[in-house]
Amino acid sequence: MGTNGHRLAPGNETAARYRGSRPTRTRTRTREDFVNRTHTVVDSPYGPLTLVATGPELSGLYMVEQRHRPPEETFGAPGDRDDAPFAETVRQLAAYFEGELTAFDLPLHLDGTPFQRRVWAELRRIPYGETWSYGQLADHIGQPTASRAVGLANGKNPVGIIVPCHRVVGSSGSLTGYGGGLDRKRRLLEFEARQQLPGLF
DNA sequence: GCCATGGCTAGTA
DNA sequence: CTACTAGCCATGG
Repeated sequence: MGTNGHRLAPGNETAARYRGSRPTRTRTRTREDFVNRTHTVVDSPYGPLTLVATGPELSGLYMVEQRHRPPEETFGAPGDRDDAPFAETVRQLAAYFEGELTAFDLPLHLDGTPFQRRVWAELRRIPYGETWSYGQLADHIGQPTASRAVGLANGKNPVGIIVPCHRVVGSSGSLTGYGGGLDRKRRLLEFEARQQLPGLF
């Protein structure tokens, strides 16, 4: 059983106690989350990927040497590859790397501040093979001047590749940054762009 | 609250 | 193209 799929309500009375102060987190990480956490590691064209689950939902995907990668001891016990969400995640990742899947459909469990969660939700709306600038993403979440903060939230994305933070670039098209390194970002974008092109060659 | 820190951006030189 | 400036903003210490 565990924590059924229900999300904690965002309601938070103390949020606006101070003018413009940080809106306290909506989803405190509970002890239950931690206990429910399991992980497994799969190979990929981008190196080993550590998949982390919280209950039956995917809560993390980290590459090796990724910035902001949480310490191993937070990944929980080794999980069964045949259990949810690993089986389906592995299946969809494989299809993605084959160029056959352009949109992931998986139950995600994203722990973060309200702002981060909005950014991550919006990331999932960037079409496969396209890129937005940090400013454009900021526009989409109704905070047109928060491009810089969007970049920060991007870097904290706990589920790489599946939540496509690699599709965000500088306003002039430059790659600017990526938690997994600019090389991986470049490869991901080139790969997606290539799949978009009709049978070139 | 204060301050530093970034996957930003537009402007100037 | 680079270099520097001035705003911008969520976070964490």
